[in-house]
Amino acid sequence: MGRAPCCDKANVKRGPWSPEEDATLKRYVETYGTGGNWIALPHKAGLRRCGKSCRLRWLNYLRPDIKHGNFTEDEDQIICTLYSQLGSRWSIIASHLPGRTDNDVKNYWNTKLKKKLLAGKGNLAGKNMTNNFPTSSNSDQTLPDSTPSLHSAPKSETYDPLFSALQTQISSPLPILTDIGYGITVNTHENLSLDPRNRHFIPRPGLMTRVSQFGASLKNNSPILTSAQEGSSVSKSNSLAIDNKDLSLPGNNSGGVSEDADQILMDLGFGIPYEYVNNGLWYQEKASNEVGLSCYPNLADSSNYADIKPPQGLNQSVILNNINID
DNA sequence: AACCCTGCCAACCGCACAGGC
DNA sequence: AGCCTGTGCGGTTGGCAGGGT
Repeated sequence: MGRAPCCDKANVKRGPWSPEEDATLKRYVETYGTGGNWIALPHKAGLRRCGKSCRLRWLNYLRPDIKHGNFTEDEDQIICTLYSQLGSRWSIIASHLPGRTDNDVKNYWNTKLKKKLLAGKGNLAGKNMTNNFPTSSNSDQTLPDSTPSLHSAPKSETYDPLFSALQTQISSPLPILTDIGYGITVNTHENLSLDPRNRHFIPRPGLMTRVSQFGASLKNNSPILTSAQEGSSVSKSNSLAIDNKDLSLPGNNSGGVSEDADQILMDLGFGIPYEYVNNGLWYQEKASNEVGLSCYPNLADSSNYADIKPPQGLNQSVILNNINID
């Protein structure tokens, strides 16, 4: 038995909001506030709408600080950068874009940015990205803070901020590190600080547990760690290493947050575009044994997640961006 | 002109969390 | 401790608009 609906669907209006409804809601909220209770608000305001619908309408459209209109290139790049690090955490991404809502960002990504990025994939190959991987060691490089640093790639006729953002993720020894393939590590601190205590591992949905368990893991400061430990030890040649002695499987009470940054799981967060996976460094194997694009689900086949396995012959050795996993 | 296709975006749905009781 | 309710979030859907045939 599911939970009771939040409202009586038979007696509430659905669908697009009329200007009159907008005016009523706006007037009420500006006069009385939400009262901390959206469910009761429509009744008080004289609206035949579900409270959730009112809340959504206010947050996404009526709020005075909402920014409508086209996204700028800077915003594009922020979205790409954060998406590459966080995945579809739209509310967090939107929080870095003043005046934009999570719905806006999500729609924009799904309808425009994703395609733009995909269209640029050919360019990615042409730019020989793998040769752009840095060779210098720099494990102290910092994350962008609350306003993600817009990497100052020189503008040129061919400059593409989306490409640049993606390239940054690939080529920089970012503290958002290398995915062993089972989840993502996110920085839970509002300003994406480097403090390892603010980084938590999120298992990939469908593989181990739902992402929403992430919240619970924050509360007890005990991130859910998964079979990423199959990666065993990692030799640290460029950025971070993982030490599986502190890893645990869900249900294993011995799990906990290591205070040592080198013991935090690593992740590129967004996975890697197919070119990088399939260029001899990595490949993926779907459950159906098809090689696929699942490491970048939103750019490929969003319905598939896959384990990442080292290519046969590499003997458990995965080399990515100067990170060796033995 | 009519139909079809595609893109876009507002709105909805369902789930999980948070907090009160 | 467990239940209940409100809230927040991400995924999905429905409908409109515009372009193409």
